[in-house]
Amino acid sequence: MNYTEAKDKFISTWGALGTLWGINKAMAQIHALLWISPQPLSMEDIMEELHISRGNTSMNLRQLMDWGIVFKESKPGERKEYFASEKDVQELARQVAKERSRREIKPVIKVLREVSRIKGDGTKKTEELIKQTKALYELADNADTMMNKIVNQESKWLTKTLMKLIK
Amino acid sequence: MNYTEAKDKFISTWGALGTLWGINKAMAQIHALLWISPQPLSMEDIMEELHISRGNTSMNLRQLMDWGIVFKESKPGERKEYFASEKDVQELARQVAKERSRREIKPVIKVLREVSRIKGDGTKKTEELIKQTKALYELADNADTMMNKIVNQESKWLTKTLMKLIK
DNA sequence: TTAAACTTTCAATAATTACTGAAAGTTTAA
DNA sequence: TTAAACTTTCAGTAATTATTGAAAGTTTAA
Repeated sequence: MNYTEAKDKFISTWGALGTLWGINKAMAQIHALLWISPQPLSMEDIMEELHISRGNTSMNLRQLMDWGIVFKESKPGERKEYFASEKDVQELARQVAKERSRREIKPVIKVLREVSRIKGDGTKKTEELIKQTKALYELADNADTMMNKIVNQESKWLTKTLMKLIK
Repeated sequence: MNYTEAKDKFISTWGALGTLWGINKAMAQIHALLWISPQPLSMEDIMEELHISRGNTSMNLRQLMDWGIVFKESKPGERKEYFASEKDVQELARQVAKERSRREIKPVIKVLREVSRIKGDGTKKTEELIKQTKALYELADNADTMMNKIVNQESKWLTKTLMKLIK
């Protein structure tokens, strides 16, 4: 496998994974391209490499910036803007986890808490609703907390938690 | 919030979360409905409750069964088939993690390994491709392994790993 | 066997989501 | 200022994905 084959394989695989996880293909592919690019790229560069339109490129770059994993850079003396990816894999993971938690998981946890706290009325179906949504609430809340802690590299927390587990 | 409101809120929230994570709405909603149902439901029951067609119901129930989180049940003396959800939240998480890992993560890890192992040719762009995909490979591989271990409740592994971390 | 009761399949269609390209907007050098 | 160089927006269109419903398939009781 030569450079071009490897690059294309990486970009298309990353795009496909994105699609499977609810991220649009162009957005994932732009991210992949910037992730492996040694230098920042202009909009033209991206459009040309991925064969996508100016509008599409602009919209998805904005989203990537909203996610905090792509940054605008200006080269001195040039009018054009360049775009660069966050390059540190830990920071990438941290940022993605943080945003998915904030936008998608936390709101669901809130609903699960509300729903699981309705008053029981003695019927079986209400009991079951409460029991099952409560279980989901506890799982989601724990997983969310743990993920955020791990990804925030709060090693003190991790160590403390582990100590408790072992004792 | 009464029972019906809570039920509807849970089902629609679960459906919306599914959509965000690349799972179709009907599939997520059928799962939600069975998750809180005290007894197995027939196809008719599901169609009626969620206002979806027979074909849609049948196809999505099959997918849920493929994921290993919904099961067919037959009541003695009845021709009709009934469907029930896995009810244990740990087992649900275990199963979903296992399937997403197998179907989606493992194949991507394989590609990342291949791509990150191409021969360097001394150019900057090839070095960057190798470095960045290798970093992603290591992150994904570690995360996948850890998730599977945690979710498989391999507490021995967890304890050992934690001991190492603390020392 | 057969026919009623039920489930699955799949071609057609609807709904959703993504993408384009040109017009409008913005920035900056002169 | 203004006009060139660039980016953003968004209405229209394309592509993808989900859904329907009826025909085909399956199962079982008699």
